[in-house]
Amino acid sequence: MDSEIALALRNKGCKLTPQRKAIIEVLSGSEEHLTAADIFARLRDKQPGIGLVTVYRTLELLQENGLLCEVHIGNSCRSYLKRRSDGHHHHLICRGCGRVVDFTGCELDSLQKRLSQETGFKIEKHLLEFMGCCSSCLDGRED
Amino acid sequence: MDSEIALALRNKGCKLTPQRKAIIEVLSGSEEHLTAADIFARLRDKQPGIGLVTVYRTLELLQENGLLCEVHIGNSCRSYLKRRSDGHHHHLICRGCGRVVDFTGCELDSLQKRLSQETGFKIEKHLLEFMGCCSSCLDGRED
DNA sequence: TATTAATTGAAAATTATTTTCATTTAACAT
DNA sequence: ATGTTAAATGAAAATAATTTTCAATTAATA
Ligand SMILES: [Zn+2]
Ligand SMILES: [Zn+2]
Ligand SMILES: [Zn+2]
Ligand SMILES: [Zn+2]
Repeated sequence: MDSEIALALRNKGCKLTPQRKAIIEVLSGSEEHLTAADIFARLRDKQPGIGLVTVYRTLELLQENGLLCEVHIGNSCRSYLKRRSDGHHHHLICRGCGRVVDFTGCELDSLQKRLSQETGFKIEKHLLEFMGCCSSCLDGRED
Repeated sequence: MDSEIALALRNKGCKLTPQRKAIIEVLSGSEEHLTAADIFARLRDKQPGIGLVTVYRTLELLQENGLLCEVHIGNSCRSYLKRRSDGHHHHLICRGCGRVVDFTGCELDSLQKRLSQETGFKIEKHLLEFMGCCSSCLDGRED
């Protein structure tokens, strides 16, 4: 019952409230990625009366302490760019100025094949992005 | 002035309104990824009176026609998962049921080095995800 | 120039997230 | 066990992002 996460939190000096325990249980018992609202919904019986705010706050806390993974799916990340390359390509993004450089040659086919064999998934696409700081931003000129 | 995007839209039978032209110009003139709000802000002079709604609608239209690239940054994609692997790893995600499988061995170091040399970027991290359909979902049982 | 379906913008509605603040409580020290 | 206290909670309001509705406008075509 006292999961690794709960233990880690205790070590950080955080209180182990029943709300947090319930949220941790939901996360620990799921193979699926969950939004704050998803978790809230799954707490209806186990912890009725819990506030959605608490779910948000707990997720933030766990995230800060490296206890969660974040997945990026669908279209909730809404930043766009004119498509400049015709074929298959990916992006290298500057966290300073937002500049985006296209690149090709991700060569993920063999990895994709391996994963497909190992997991039985039918893999349809992949998302790959490199993030860093461009030379202008490194030089201190904010552009 | 009649960019490839404008041309593509015309071919699809869409009207080329001044609002759309202006949005296309902003996108074409930027190396940076832009949110709807970013674009709206940059239209203040070129196309005052334009509605933010129109920006949203135009982005959707362009996106549907494969004329845009989407970038995923920061924490705007809010789905979480208990961290189950200690070291560097990535995720394989089922679009049917949301199940997530961890995997290691992305082997992106050499690509990262190449990109760094070619662009002068200091690359700090990468985001890699494979998306597809797990075997249960393929079998039709929704889990 | 007239016609018409597509497009627009204002406003309201919806959804996601954060802030504020008074109340409660887990952890610790008696 | 009981008291103390800083941390945590929940309700409600605030903010932010996105979508829907609908009447008015307009680009494209005839
Ligand atoms: Zn930069
Ligand atoms: Zn690729
Ligand atoms: Zn599945
Ligand atoms: Zn990696």
